[in-house]
Amino acid sequence: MALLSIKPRPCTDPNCRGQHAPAERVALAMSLCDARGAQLTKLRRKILELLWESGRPTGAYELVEALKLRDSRPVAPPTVYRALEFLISQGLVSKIESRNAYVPCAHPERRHDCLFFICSNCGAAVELEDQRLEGLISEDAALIGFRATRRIVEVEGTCARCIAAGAA
Amino acid sequence: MALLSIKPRPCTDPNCRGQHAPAERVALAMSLCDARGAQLTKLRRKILELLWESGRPTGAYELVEALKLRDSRPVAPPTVYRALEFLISQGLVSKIESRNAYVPCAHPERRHDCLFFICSNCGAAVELEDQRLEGLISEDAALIGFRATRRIVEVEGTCARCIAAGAA
DNA sequence: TCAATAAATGCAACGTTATAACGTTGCATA
DNA sequence: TATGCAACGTTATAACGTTGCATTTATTGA
Repeated sequence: MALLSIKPRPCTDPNCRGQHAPAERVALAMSLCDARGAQLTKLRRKILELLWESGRPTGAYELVEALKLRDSRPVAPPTVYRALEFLISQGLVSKIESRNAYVPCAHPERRHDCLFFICSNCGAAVELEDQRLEGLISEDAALIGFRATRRIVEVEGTCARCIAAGAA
Repeated sequence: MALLSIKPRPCTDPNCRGQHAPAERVALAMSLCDARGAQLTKLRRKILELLWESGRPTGAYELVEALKLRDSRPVAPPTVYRALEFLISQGLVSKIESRNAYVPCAHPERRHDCLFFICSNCGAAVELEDQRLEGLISEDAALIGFRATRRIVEVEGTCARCIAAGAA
């Protein structure tokens, strides 16, 4: 496939934000899935692309709409949800639970928990990675004998950009 | 009111779990609201009681059902959502975002973030408090110039009880 | 005490998010 | 050709949440 000709260049900065083009992200995803024997089909890839292009947490029904526009052929909700489920299972996408929305993951090549900062003003979400946080949560889990499978950390507030622009 | 005769005894253990009776919890809530000039009305109190009695994260529509049983008079969803909004604003209840469900807060007298451990097997949720976690998140927020207003930390997994009982 | 005001609740309709249940396509392979 | 299987399509519906307006209940203030 043509897109595979773009060399995926894994980024070593755990908190690099926004400096990779959508095409590069998708190429990395394809290469990862290829290596894993997972099928990043046309539909799944298109949804991943839409998420990268959107630039902010995007709802499943927004994706349904976007797909209707991009192609003429309409795609029903279950199809989108199934694709999202696949993308999440591959670590390519995360769900922002407090928004019922989905974002592409910056570093699918590394298994890690995401720490999201979501701006109430502009809706943008920034993804960080913090091992210390994961460690602390594990510690607390151990305290009560809890075996954790997923850690959700979402911070609501106002982003630097909106603060600078004078938003409350 | 009769319930106010129960002396609210603020608990100093930040992570005391389950050792206070619902009636005591509700009495504390009433005393707090009273001090704040907030109105813990009959409906709001009943919903708080139901949450304490439930013992696990409870959906808004479950509350609608429970109220229908308790009284004969049906209560519609908007009423329940408004009551929940009030209870949350008073720090008496938290929403578990990953479950679309609501839990009563153990320590409404202290302003703090909740750290929830939610068992995928039995549905129970345990609330902890960890200042270190809050500090770490603030630190990360500062790193990107983000002003946080709400911190959501939810951990999914298997609770000690279910592990002991042989659940996956 | 009683109108004026504010706060809370009732209610109908609607919007949004997610999944169940079932059917179809297309490819691999035996 | 049959069989298996993963992905996708289609319809309906469950589950969660909100808007807007009417009505009731508390609170305030002459």
